[in-house]
Amino acid sequence: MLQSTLFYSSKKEAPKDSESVSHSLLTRAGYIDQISAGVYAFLPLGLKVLRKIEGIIREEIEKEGGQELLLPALTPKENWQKTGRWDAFDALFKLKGANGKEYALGATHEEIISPLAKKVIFSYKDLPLYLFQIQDKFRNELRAKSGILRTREFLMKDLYSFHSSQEDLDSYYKKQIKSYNRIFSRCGIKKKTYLTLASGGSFSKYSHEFQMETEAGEDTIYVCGKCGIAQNKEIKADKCPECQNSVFIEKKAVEVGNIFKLGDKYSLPFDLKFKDKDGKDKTVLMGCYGIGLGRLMGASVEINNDQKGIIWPEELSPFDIHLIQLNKGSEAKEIYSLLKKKGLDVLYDDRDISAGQKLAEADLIGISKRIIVSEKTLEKKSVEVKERGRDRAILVKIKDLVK
RNA sequence: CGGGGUAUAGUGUAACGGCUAGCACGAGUCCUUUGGGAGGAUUUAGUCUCGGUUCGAAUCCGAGUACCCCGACCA
Repeated sequence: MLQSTLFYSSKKEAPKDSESVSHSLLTRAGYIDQISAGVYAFLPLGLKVLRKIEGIIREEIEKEGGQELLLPALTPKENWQKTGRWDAFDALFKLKGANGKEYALGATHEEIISPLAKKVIFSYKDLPLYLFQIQDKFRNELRAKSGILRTREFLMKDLYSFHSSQEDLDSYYKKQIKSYNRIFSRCGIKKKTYLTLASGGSFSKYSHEFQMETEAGEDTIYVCGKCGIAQNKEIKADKCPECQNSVFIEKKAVEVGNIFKLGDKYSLPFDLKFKDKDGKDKTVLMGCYGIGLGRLMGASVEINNDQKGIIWPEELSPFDIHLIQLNKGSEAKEIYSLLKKKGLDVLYDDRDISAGQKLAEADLIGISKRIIVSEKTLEKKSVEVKERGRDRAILVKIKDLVK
């Protein structure tokens, strides 16, 4: 990609109203643009990062047997009435279609996936089953805030699991905790993310949230000083439910993922049953597992940055390499072609502007690896290679670079 | 949804009720520059909307709209 044609414009100034670091940096570097309160456009750079996150999540979920599908955003009122959530779910966006038919924009998809699963699940042989999608969700939050950390429309991975027994649900649930840890590790936030006990487990006592420590977060968690498991303030148990320790560290955090054991909460209203080995009808048990992708992206920026800009973890970097030309010749262009032939995704700064501006923008954008071509490096038939997160740069011979 | 605040050019900002609404960045053209947001010349572009007060409104008043913050809410 030639940077001269990339759809973006970097800003020296942060948007007036930006409070969080991620909002400021992502806007300044041209990843996102606010359309209205809690509604954001993802520009080419931002979309590339979102796609990277999507790829990581898809890979980890499929590793544990998840099958991807795509459910509609437009969901009929009747389904929500069956669970009582047409009225109980305050944040539902409701709208009328032809002939006065009413819909909700999908805020979550238990009401859609459960009756769908009923069309396929008949026997214990059809279980377990793991279905997921990565799709836009709509929630009419009374108050959106902190850039892409809390929005009204957001890309979400929602996974639903279907089981024939409690043991099977428990075992898959544990596997998902590990999957989530791998996902957050690859997205560069594992070191600050805590497994957190939270309310809302309709079937089990607690649900689990994955809370990433940041001042930009809106949740308060108490991290157990002994076992490291956290609990959401909303629980406020005196003793750690895991290890009975009573010393906690209070932290502000943002919820980057959550998992629930739904049990029969949604299978009952939709009559989701299966025939067991002995031929008797039993209720399917469900779990659900969510991750907000945009929020995850914002969270990663929230902790992966410095004074100059974003420092993407390698797997989220919008491009593999930021190639920066500081000389007049055609060498950089040739190197660009060679890197592309090698299969690398390269952002090539071919613009005729000052070196300082190019370097400053490169730091702001935060691509994980930077290669500079200049008279200085060419004298040694080399280029300069530098990781965004490190101070040290090394000279690499051009012939070694492309072999 | 309760409370508070803000609205001036693409962005960030300045202007006592009174002169042609100023500055920086950006963008366009030309020249010079090119390893840390370059210099000169020149051009471009603005008072959220509607109404009111006033000789005169960016400024005061009212309504609307939008955005931000605090709280509540958040399967």
